[in-house]
Amino acid sequence: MTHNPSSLSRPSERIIEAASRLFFRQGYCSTGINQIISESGVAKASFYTHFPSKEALAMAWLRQREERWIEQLTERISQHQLTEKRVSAMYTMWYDQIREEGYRGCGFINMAGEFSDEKSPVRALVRDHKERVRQVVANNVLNEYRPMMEPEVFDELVNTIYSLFDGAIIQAQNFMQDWPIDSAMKTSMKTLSHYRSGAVL
Amino acid sequence: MTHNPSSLSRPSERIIEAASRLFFRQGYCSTGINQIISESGVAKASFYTHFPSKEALAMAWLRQREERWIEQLTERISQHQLTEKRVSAMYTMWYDQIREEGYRGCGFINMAGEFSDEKSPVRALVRDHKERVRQVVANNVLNEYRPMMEPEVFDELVNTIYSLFDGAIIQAQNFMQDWPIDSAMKTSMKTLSHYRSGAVL
DNA sequence: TAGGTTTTAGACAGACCTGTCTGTACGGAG
DNA sequence: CTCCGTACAGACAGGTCTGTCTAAAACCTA
Repeated sequence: MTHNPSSLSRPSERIIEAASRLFFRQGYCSTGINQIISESGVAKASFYTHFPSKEALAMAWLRQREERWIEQLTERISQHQLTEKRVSAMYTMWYDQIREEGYRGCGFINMAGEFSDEKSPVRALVRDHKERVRQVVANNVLNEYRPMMEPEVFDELVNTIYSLFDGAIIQAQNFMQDWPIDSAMKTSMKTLSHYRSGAVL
Repeated sequence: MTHNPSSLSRPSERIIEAASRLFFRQGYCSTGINQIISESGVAKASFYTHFPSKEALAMAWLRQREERWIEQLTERISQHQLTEKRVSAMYTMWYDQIREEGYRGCGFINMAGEFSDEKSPVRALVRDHKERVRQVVANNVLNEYRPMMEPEVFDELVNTIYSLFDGAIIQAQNFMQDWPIDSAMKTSMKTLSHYRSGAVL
């Protein structure tokens, strides 16, 4: 072993690790293959034996991020029984992500923004991810509310809570401040109690 | 006059017109100078006499878009007296933009996503634009509510309505559907009546 | 130790990028 | 008509990009 800057043994892991950092921080277009192989300490030929193209690497990274992200979200949610606490746990995830990765917003949305063709597999993956988050809101967060209201009203509530949650991170990214997340959480709580009290529509 | 595909006389106008279309549809990185000059029917030398760089063109476009956008928003709002109608008018603007330009989301946010350096003038312009939208919400849309509540409560309401409005377009872009806008508008209305009834916090 | 697989470094091709430069054509003002 | 500012076409430079290729070195297993 001649050179191992990131202390990860397998090249493919080092590549994804570097791609994760660079794609997230700099964006897809602004990050070159040469920078990725340089920072992961991998030869260019090795890169192309593991990944057929730059876009394939992006897909691999997004798939890994999706898996870990959903896993972490559901894990955080499952630690609480009260619906309000579960909603709160979702927002804590945004806070923690900001503390960890800075105000870089949602890696999926940022990525989708660089692929203007809506038929691109990257766009499809991002859509699937967001749909899955919405499903988590419906099935893992608000499930307790489901029998309390008509299905269409429940769907409306799910869409609202999901939109508030997901819109918050983009605002925080733009302003580089926390207040959009605070604001979204407060509105989520109010919306929740509003629906619970039966004063819907 | 040898060639005038866009029927606009002055070259700088044709350039900005082409840039507007291409930057908005394809993104900044994916749009080359050569495509812009080709589609605007302008010589490369002419381009560089009017704009010192590609980024300067992007700035010029964003400034124009900002001006027209705020102008249109305030104009639409001013046509109504009731606060609820004014909020509704904001969302009508999103609907109309989607009908006109497709599900391409917010041109400012998309642009900001391609400039990872938060000190970039493009990022500053986008932040200023969003702050200005928030000011419009405070001064032109919700102004009637201001004397009804404490200043910090009013600010909270402004942030909520603004975040709902601005988050909706990103969701609509991702899903290529209208429902996030419907959802945000409904939540805005409920939030409004909630605050109005005095049942805040 | 032997053999086959993986990784290494880096040159290279071909395309594309921004921005500069040369030279020509046109059109209005004096 | 002459002059001058503006726009034209397009070659060109210098750099960057992705992806391919060569050939040697390292590694693992038998």
